[in-house]
Amino acid sequence: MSKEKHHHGDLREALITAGLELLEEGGPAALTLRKCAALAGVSHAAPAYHFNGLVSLKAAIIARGFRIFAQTMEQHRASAAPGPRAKLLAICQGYLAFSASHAALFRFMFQDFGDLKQQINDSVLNELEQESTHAYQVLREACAPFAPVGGHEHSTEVLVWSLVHGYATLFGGGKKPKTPSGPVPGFAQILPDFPLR
Amino acid sequence: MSKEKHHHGDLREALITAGLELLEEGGPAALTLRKCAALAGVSHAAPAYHFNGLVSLKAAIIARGFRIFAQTMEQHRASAAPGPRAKLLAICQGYLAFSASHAALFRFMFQDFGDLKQQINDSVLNELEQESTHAYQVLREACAPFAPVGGHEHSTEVLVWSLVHGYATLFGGGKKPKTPSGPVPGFAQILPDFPLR
DNA sequence: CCTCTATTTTGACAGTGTCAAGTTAACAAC
DNA sequence: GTTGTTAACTTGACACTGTCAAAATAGAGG
Repeated sequence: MSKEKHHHGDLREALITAGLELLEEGGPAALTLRKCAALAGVSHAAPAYHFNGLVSLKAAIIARGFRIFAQTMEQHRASAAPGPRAKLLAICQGYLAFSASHAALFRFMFQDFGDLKQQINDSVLNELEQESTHAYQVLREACAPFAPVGGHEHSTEVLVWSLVHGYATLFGGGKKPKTPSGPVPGFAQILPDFPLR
Repeated sequence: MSKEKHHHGDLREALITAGLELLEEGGPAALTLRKCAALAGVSHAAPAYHFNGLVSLKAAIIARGFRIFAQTMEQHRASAAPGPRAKLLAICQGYLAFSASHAALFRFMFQDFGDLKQQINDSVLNELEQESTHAYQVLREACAPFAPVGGHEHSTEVLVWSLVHGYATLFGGGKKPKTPSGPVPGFAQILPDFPLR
């Protein structure tokens, strides 16, 4: 009742959906205000009312990405075997599954995350912070049962997050930036054996 | 004698330098063919003769980036204490130093690496492959003294590379995408203790 | 029916990459 | 020295982009 009434119905949502579609099909270069508007069936300047600019739309798309991201990890965790190690591995598999199935979105999210946060002043920033924090919490609580590495408090999650993110960026999604002159081992083989707390 | 003669002298080199400058100052959005041309003192269409398009110039800039990248790691290795572990740590510190001192270039390199390789057909692709492979070899030979993790042949370098790349992307350069609700431990504290081969 | 406000359209502007055609400069041959 | 010849660059145009201001439209409330 708040926004879904006038001409289009729910333009803001349609623009985000259109943006996700364009991103996956044509890469970051295809993510265009005018193309999003055309795909949603409105004129080229219509997005300006709902988003204060292109960066704002991008931020909203990234926020949506973090939501799907967290959901993917949670789904993998739900169908994991019992035990903290199995759950942590499942979270990481969800991490990698998202980076593979939404390759363009994944790269887009972490590429422009830092730059975008300083350019938006909208309520979109709140949404972005909320969704990304939630995604981080999912990974964080999977690391909680394990003892910190090297005595530092957050070292386990920093290690796991760095490891899985680097692996996803470099080797995920079938793209091999630089071939290690051989096949890449699976992630489960390089995840260190942590001592249980 | 091969290229440095006509009007400008060495326009190709000047364009790459201009691109690196624009990238560090104004981010990826400021890296523009016309701005590069203006900074080099030529007209807006001059780059089209040396590079077959924008993607080609970008690829050349990335290739240059990998050169600086490898040099940075080698410098850190040169001033490291003896012993394989100290050398590996020094390589990683070089990795992180480059990602911090050339933040925009670092992100740009790994963001568009995969996309660009499929869009260029020039000899620029050879240069890109050569420089990036060399950078990888530097890291690879630092991992060589250590036994593989989990029995897979390349698992040590994949682990180290993923770990340091993820750490650099997420926590490097003073940007904290999602604060782990506390200070981030140094990289040396999360690097696993590998057994020597 | 009238009014009022939220939403969208139209039109314009500067900036972008890219192409085609014209122009200039350097070198080789005579 | 004059004349080609070709590489290196300029000029001009085109379609496309984001953004802004002003106009138009729709839907609700009176």
